[in-house]
Amino acid sequence: MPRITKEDKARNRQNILEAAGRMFRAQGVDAVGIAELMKEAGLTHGGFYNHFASKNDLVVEVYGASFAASLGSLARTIEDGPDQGDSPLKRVVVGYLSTEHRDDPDGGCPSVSLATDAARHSEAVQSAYAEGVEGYLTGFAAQFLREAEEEGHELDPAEARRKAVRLLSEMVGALTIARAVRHVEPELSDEVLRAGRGHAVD
Amino acid sequence: MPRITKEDKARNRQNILEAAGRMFRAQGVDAVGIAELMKEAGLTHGGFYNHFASKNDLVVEVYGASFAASLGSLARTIEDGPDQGDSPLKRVVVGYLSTEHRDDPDGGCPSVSLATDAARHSEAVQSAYAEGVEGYLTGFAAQFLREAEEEGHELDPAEARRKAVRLLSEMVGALTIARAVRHVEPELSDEVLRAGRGHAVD
DNA sequence: TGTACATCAGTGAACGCGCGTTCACTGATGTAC
DNA sequence: TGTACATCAGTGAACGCGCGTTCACTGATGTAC
Repeated sequence: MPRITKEDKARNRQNILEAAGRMFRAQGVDAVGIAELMKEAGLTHGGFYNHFASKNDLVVEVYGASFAASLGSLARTIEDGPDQGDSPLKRVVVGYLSTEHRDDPDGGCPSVSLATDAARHSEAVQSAYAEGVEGYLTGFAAQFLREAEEEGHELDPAEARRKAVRLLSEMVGALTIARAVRHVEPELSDEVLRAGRGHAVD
Repeated sequence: MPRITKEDKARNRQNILEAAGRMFRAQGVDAVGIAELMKEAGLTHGGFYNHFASKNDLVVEVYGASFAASLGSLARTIEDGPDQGDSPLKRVVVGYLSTEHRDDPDGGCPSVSLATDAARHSEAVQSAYAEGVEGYLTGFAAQFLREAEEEGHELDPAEARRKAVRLLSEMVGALTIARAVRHVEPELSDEVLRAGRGHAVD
């Protein structure tokens, strides 16, 4: 049957990336094998090296893509708040710390599911992670300034940045804990999410 | 040379547990092999099964022990604040979000290093994790109430509990992010810790 | 446009490797008399 | 207390297994004329 069209090759590559994104977030980088991954992408495992030089290369690319997607969805949530009474940031936090997001790790924020993996993998992986974090912080801080201005408050940019860091920390921590205890202590898990959502009011 | 004294056997078992605690936190559960672990404990790898039925059994026991140790050190930090001006909780946060703690994952809090592992491992492992989290929350909430009383504030127990949850979330999130970006963005890593320490003032 | 040939994505078996676990063996300890 | 024997912690080779990676092979696509 081979060889394949250029377009087909590009589509196959894309399929591998998307399968990897989902599986890495759900099960962790180390728990996902090349064979399993390629099967999910509809290919046989030998062909992997026609697309990536190594598993580590794939991981780096997946981190970048995951954060890009996540930041994009963040930007959308902030922008298109039609006529709800809630502030955009409030909506971001409530969505992030929802039970739906907790229960769907393969669709979720890479900060949480990939953090421990990042700390233990190559520097290229960590750079992709750091870039994503920086993107979140920039977005949050800008939004804090915007909302302060709308309400007529004074807000020091350095203070907005600090608030952004603390908001992201609390979101990441709450989701991390909520996911870790979900199956054995569902009430504790819900409680952690609920308390975190309170930050939106702060 | 075998067989060995009962006391020697107990000491060997203890050595395995301690080596596992250090190595799991530093490298992650999956990255540590039985052979490597037993070597660290000064034994050959075949003997592992004289002490534990499986690697999973060891993991469960290590989680319990790690949290017990961590909670003990928390209690000590809260109690023996001799004559510093800082409140006990403030000292806990500052110590937790110090660069020393960030840079020494094998001596540190299991909430962070073991969270992702817990979410992906057996229910017994998750239970040990949940129990540890509950211990932290109880300790924090009690201390919030104590400090409020000392200062003559009114503090609803439910509100103290919420504050405890949010404090733990922020601590865990900040340390997670700080560790993930430490090697590639040291300044960002420091910034995250610094902002988190601000919580102590709140 | 049509033909001839090189390219290269996909296949699936095979590689070496390290994993968790099992096993036959050893010999000092613990126990029964 | 002394002797005889069963126990069992430690040893290190071996097990099957799945991993990341390599490889010879296939044959339709892409390219050169």
